[in-house]
Amino acid sequence: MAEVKSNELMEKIVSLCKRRGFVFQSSEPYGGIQGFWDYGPLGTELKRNVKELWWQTMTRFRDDVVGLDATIIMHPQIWRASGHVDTFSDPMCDCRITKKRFRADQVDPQSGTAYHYTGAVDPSTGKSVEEPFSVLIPSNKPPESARKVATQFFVLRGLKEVQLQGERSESVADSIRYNPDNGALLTEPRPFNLMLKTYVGPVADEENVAYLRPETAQAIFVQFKNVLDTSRQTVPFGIAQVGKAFRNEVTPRNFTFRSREFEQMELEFFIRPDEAVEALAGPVAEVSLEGWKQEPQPNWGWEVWHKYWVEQRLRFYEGIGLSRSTLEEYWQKPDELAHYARATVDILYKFPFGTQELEGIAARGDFDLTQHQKHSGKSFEVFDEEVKNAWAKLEEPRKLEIHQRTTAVRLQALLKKGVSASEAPAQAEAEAKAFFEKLAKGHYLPHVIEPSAGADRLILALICSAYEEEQVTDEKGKTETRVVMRLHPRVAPIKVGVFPLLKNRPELVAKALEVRDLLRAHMSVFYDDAGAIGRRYRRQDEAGTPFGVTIDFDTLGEKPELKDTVTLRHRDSMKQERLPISELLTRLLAAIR
RNA sequence: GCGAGCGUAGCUCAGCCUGGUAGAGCGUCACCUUGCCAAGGUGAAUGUCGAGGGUUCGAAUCCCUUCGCUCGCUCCA
Repeated sequence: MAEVKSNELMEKIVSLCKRRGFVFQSSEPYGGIQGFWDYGPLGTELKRNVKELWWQTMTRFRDDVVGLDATIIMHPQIWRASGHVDTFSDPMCDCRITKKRFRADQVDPQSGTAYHYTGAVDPSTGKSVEEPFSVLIPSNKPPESARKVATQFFVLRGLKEVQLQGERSESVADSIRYNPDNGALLTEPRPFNLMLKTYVGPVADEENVAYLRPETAQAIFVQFKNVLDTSRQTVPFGIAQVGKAFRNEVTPRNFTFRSREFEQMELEFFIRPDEAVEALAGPVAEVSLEGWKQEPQPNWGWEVWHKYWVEQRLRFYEGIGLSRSTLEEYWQKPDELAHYARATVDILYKFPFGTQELEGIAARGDFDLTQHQKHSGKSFEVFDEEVKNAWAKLEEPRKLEIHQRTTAVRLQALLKKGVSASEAPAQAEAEAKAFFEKLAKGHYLPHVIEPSAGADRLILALICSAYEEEQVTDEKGKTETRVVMRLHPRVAPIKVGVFPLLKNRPELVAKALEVRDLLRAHMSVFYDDAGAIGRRYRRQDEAGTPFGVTIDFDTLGEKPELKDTVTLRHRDSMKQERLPISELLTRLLAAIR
């Protein structure tokens, strides 16, 4: 029941998006193209506002974050270094009978007796199927059970009666080629690469393969040194980027939620490794003290920084109209973490089709810079004079203590990675030694906290959250449904509608146009003189316009004391107030900031 | 990629079973009207019935293929 309702709600939202010009299907006259969406006039304004607010919040209002705008196509080696070429393609295979899909490398290994068939014929019609098929059954089971499964298979191939051909059996151990549920032979594994490929240069051969970026983050890592060298920033600092990314999703679904072309808003915030923080400021701050809700402090290690960014991001969402009650924080469990992450928090929104991810805030350690250093052969280390000096001043026992703790952590990591217990201690010690030799000179690879948000997902969340059907009763006692988009004034595509009360009175129209021109320079304004005033208000309700300004006869001076005043109508409450035109701009600007 | 369902005007949908050549409501546009919350009047536009092919004298309707949407499987940095 709840599901039906949420589907209906989603359909209404999709329908409104099209009707009012928020979102269109891409390439519509050609039948559309799966996983691609266009923004119409209102959607475009909404998206611009959201990206602009993100940019302001993340960069302009801070001293410690700068911007980058990198290309979508980059050197293909980058995607080897980042791990996308390998981990972004999963071999898949299907059960030939039930069509169930498996990750080819994650099928439970099966042992038993395999029965192979070369095909089957239908004795009643003489029809034959030449396709070979195999079934694996436990060795203690009779061949009949294998034949039963094989019969199913050939029935699906169009035979009514099945006479199996060329049966032969062999024993098989630990095979991942058979469906654990029914023993049926799986299809050959097929690779699924989730990166979109293209060719650079006129010749489309393997030498010239390039990829459309599946995330904007890697460009930031790759340009990290250039930004550091030119921006007069020092660690800790961040690089922000907004831009398109592309993923060849298996199943684009849920309207714009999972698209193949989408826009990301990403920050890579580079911090000192905990050892450097400790040398500089003493023991790293504890997360539990809630200091991360304040301004950044020198004694913050990666965990506090991580919490800090989670909090910052939640505040951002609240600031544009997504209340905390519609959001969820999900701390990924250790076994769910991606290969690069130390900790990841997902910020989820309760969409009508389910609670889904809006943003992931990952603590990536120094994984990415290490990878690019390795693959490019160039150094990504920073020189940090403060750390060098601080380390030099540290007492020997403290140095030793920090060193030992780091060695222990590295040892655990190595063991977890599968390095043998005999080799791991020496390797951990060697790694720690190399690290501290560099640290003593002020050299290290920064660690990274990555808040990575999906712009299109956020737009969708804002639209879903804003959509409301309200029962309104007029003075005559008639009840009707008002559809209103309660978009936060900050993000609303149109900030104010300007209406002459009547359009057949030239004086009203002239005055209204004057008001429009006054406001236009400062915000997006929509002028409308068509139909009854109530209809114009309601039309703007569906567009999410927070304010309406109406010019009437009092504006013109019918009642002298009201001359040059207008009606300001509020979308959410439908309340009206009277105020002088001279105060209008100040009032509206305050409300939309 | 597989399975199921769906695709008719801008939107919501009827017509399809039982082929005869397309409709409703809302919306849109113009003019009039309208003295503050969508339903007044007059007039107008709009559909290759998702696309292609087949059967037929004739296809929105029956058959095949294809594309898109929804759900499930699967996947999801």
